[in-house]
Amino acid sequence: MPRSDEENSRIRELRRTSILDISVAVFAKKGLGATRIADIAEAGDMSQGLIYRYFNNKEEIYQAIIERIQSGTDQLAQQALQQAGTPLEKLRWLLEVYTAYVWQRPHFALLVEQALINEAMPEEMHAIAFKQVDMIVNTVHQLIIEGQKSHEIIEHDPGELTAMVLACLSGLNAGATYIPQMLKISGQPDVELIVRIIKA
Amino acid sequence: MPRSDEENSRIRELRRTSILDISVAVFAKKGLGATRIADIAEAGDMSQGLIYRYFNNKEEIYQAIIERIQSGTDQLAQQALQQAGTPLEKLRWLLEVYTAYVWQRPHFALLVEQALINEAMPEEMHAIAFKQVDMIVNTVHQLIIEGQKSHEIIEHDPGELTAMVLACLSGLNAGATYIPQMLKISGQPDVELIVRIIKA
Amino acid sequence: MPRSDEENSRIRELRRTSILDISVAVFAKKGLGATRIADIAEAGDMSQGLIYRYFNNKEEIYQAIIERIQSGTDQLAQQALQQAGTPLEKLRWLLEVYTAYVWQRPHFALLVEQALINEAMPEEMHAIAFKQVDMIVNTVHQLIIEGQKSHEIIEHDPGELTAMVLACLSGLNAGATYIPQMLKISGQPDVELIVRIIKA
Amino acid sequence: MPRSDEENSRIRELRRTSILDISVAVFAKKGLGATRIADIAEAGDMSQGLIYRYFNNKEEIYQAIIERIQSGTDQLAQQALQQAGTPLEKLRWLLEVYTAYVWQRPHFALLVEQALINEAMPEEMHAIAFKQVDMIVNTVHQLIIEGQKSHEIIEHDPGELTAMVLACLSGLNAGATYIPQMLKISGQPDVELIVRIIKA
DNA sequence: CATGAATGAGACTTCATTCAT
DNA sequence: CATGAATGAAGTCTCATTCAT
Repeated sequence: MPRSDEENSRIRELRRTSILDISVAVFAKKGLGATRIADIAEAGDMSQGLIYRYFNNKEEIYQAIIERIQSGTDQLAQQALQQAGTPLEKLRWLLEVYTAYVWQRPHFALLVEQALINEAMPEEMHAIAFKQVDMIVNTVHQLIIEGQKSHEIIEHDPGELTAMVLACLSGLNAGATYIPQMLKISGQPDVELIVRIIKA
Repeated sequence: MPRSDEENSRIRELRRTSILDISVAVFAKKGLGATRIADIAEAGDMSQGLIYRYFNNKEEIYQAIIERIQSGTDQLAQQALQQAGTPLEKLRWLLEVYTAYVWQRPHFALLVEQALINEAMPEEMHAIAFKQVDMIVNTVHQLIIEGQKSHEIIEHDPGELTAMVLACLSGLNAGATYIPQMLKISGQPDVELIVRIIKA
Repeated sequence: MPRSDEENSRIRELRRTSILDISVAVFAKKGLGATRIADIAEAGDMSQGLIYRYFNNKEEIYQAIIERIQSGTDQLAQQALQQAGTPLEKLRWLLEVYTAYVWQRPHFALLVEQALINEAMPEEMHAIAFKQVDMIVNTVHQLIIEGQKSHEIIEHDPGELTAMVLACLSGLNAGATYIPQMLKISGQPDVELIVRIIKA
Repeated sequence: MPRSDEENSRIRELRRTSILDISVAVFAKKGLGATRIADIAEAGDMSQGLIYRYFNNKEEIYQAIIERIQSGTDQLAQQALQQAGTPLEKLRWLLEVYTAYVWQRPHFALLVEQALINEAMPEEMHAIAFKQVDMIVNTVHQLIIEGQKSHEIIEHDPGELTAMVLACLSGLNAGATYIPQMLKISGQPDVELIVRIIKA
């Protein structure tokens, strides 16, 4: 007697998710190019062939991951704008939540960064990643401009302030992932330090 | 008529340097794994075979680049400590020079970061890159501690301050390289903004 | 309530036949090597696993088809010899019936031809197909010799005449299957034209 | 000192030709689908990788072969029309030359037939092969119509006569290649037998 | 009886590296 | 010193076949 259809689609869904979860870790360690399908299969203790029943190739796996991350980023940016409080308070909220998010899943942001950076990535992946980063950049940029109007944030080229704040975030992320022991820190960094860059 | 020995070794030196210069750009775009020897040969308009007369394999090229960068970093760190002035002034000098350096050769720091990050890198490369970053980290860390003693720098876990300052630098670098147009900035960022993080 | 045994074996027989029927079309299009079990399953709207409950592997399906065709060929050859009339009349009858048969099931002869031709075929299949073709060749050959004795058929190397007649049949078959529109014909070809080759 | 450019391109040309020559035999035996690159490499006593320096994939090799054959076919058809003599004499010339050609290189026509038949072939290949066969079909068709006007050729649907003549050729070819011993013939078949089909 | 998820062997393809010239 | 044809070891991907349900 065959498995029921629901049973089958549940199994497929679980397997698909599991492949993505496993791949996040592997891609983060090696990057898209240096990751072999064999690595993912081994990490997930499954056959290589199985992976191809769910994804047509490596790139497709990577893309599925990026897309899954994206929805989270979109929400985050939107919620920040909808927070109660002054622009600076909204920005602080964004930094806080984003830092916490990244600190717990350091791999995610790195995969997006790779998608952005790596020239070997298919164009479509670039586009998805770009859109994602752009959303955060624009949100921060907008909040900084508003904060300057309300004199919470220093007078300075808002583009440069945005770049600096985001550089901190991204740099922290990279550092936290790869060289925590080198960075002489323990625990999630204090967002208030970043705020010092821009606070009036 | 055979070339003279000096002539030959001069040619060899030029060629070697040229291979390294070309490789920096190629590695920065694709990373070690995704870069093919053919890519380098093509970028330098030379045969693949020629490259093997100067380096035994791909990794050796990468390593030569990292080592070449290293000497610059070492000097920089040393010079910072030898600057006249207060600890904060020394730190400011370091940030200034380092930012300028990176701004003009954005690829260099990225290659070091890759060497640090990428698990596919041979262990030796990790070590070299680690040593390099460690030197900067330690220098900044030391200056921050000294600055706290002289009350130029805020009371705060010095490890965390170090992490934050370096995160800015590394994040700026990545951003500057890959997404300058996205970052709404033009020209080298203002180091004074980073100093705001730590200034008492 | 379990199905009765007869019911079961009836279902099995139907299914087996259906798999063979479907496979004929698929094999004819792609050949043994390029046909995937998945293709057959899809064409028959059944699962891949099911096919393996009836046949142990791809080759076995192919072989079952060839064997099924064989019995028809055997009968045809025998009946031709037993027809009333002169040798040429017997031959004409054979050509007529064979052409009609092929015209209606163009795939059959092609599968036999493939079995004969394709080096990737297992030896056993070669043997079966060879035996089949050989029977037709010998029958035609024999009738031609007899026809020459009765002066209905021209004096000429009987082997060559046989080859020519059969070449017509096989060529017509291939053409009819694949390029009918190219061949500018409509309807079953006129056997009398083939007879012209040999008629005294 | 590097090889001279001419030397290199001579080597490349030789190698390319050699790969094509070898592939003809292998493809003819197994067909496109069942032929592995490894088969060709082995038959030519070269590495698999080398083949990919000359052709991007199996299909490209096949196509190169078909195209090489095409030029020969084109010429043949044209020359037939330009022969001196009556339409039937032209046709006889065509059959003669074509039979001789095929008899000496039996694989060629088979590869074209495969390209026409096999559904797994890329569309482009179909087109090339179709064009080739179409040229011969049209030439024969035209000569038959002219021959009917001059009463050298029997009154009968010219399409059907064309089909029959070409069926003979193609059938002979297939037979000659695969089952010569079965066909009880020795030496090239007598074209005059085919002519009997159509001669008034 | 029937299904489709899963496996594993083997084919295709790429590329670092060698070597004759 | 320099070239590019050639190799061979991986890696990517496909598909016949198995097996739990």
